[in-house]
Amino acid sequence: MGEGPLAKNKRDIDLKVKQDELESTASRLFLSLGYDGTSMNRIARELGVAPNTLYWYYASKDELLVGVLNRQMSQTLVRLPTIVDKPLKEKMAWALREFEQSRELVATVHARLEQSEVIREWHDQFHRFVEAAVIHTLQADGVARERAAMLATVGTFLVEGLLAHPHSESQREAILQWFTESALPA
Amino acid sequence: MGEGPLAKNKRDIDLKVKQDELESTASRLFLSLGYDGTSMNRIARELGVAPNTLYWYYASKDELLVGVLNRQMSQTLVRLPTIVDKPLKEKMAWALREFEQSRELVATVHARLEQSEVIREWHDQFHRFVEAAVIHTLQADGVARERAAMLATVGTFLVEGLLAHPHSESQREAILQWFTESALPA
DNA sequence: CTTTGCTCTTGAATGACATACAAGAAAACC
DNA sequence: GGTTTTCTTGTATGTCATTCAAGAGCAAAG
Repeated sequence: MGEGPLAKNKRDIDLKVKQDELESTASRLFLSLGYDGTSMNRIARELGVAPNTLYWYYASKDELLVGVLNRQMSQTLVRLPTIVDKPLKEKMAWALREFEQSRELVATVHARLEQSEVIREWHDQFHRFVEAAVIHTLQADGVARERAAMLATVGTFLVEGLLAHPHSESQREAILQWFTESALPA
Repeated sequence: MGEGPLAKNKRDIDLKVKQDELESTASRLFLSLGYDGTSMNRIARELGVAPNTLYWYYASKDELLVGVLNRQMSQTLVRLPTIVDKPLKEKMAWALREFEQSRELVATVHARLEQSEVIREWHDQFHRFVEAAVIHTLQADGVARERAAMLATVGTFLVEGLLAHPHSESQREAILQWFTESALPA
């Protein structure tokens, strides 16, 4: 009973390793050249494989993007514990710093929502996750659930807005300051 | 001195008429099929012309999009006077209703910011215009300039967030209510 | 009336792109 | 060692935005 499953596991591991390699390269290119600016051809060339090889691992470029997004998010999750007990304002500033490198991908995800089922699923799941986390935080600060849900949405929109639009450090500071003190009056 | 300029005017008028026809068709298709979902070929077919004819009027698909955006905006500007003296909350609700049809184009604009110079210029100009208008409104309500600028940015981000993400009527109501009463304490 | 020049349209091509298909190489399994 | 399964590739397809050079229509100039 050992061999069959064991061998299968080994294969699965190799698969994950290879996928990780692909996603690492794709991630680097997506972040530097943008999603549209990065062709499957280019990714394959960078990896030293034929372009259609990628399609054995991912059904489409969008699915590859989802892989890259999950990769980014899991890296962010590793750093999450460092700020769990900081105040709301610092949490938001941290989130902004985290996603700033992926700024372009955030816009890409929103633009592809209507055209790609997989992207839409990932996006919805991501938002559910983030909102749940923020709501939890706010409730811990004594905010009622209904209100916490609304404020979580607002906070998310503000972070997305700041990511999408260039702004000065003082602008960011002013917005976060105003939001957090309006949301959590002392 | 009459003939030369007169003839030239006539031509210019024809040009505008033709552009308006193009933009009307392009607008309809962009709104129903999305920017990426609408090929230049498709637009041309709908108009009964050869695809490359469009390139006599616009240097690129992005410039055609800019034409469509300006068209939409000028239609919105016509309706602007109907709400100038309404309270902030109603103004925001009106803006949401105005841009709701163009929801998909808003996402497209943001996604193409990095790739298209013309789109970026249009986007920046649009934001400058909107923010100036909102700041003016807030100042009229007695908000200090610095603070009005910050609130205008926040308001813009909220509208964009609501446009980009599906939500219920009560969610929208709650967010606008909270924002306006936090921004303008009675 | 004819020639010249301008505005507009088109046929045909180009190169990039995401992706499909079927055949082959390599490795795992029996 | 032969068979099946996993992975890779060569080759092709269809779509797309865009280009280019050649033309048609028409106004102005001679």
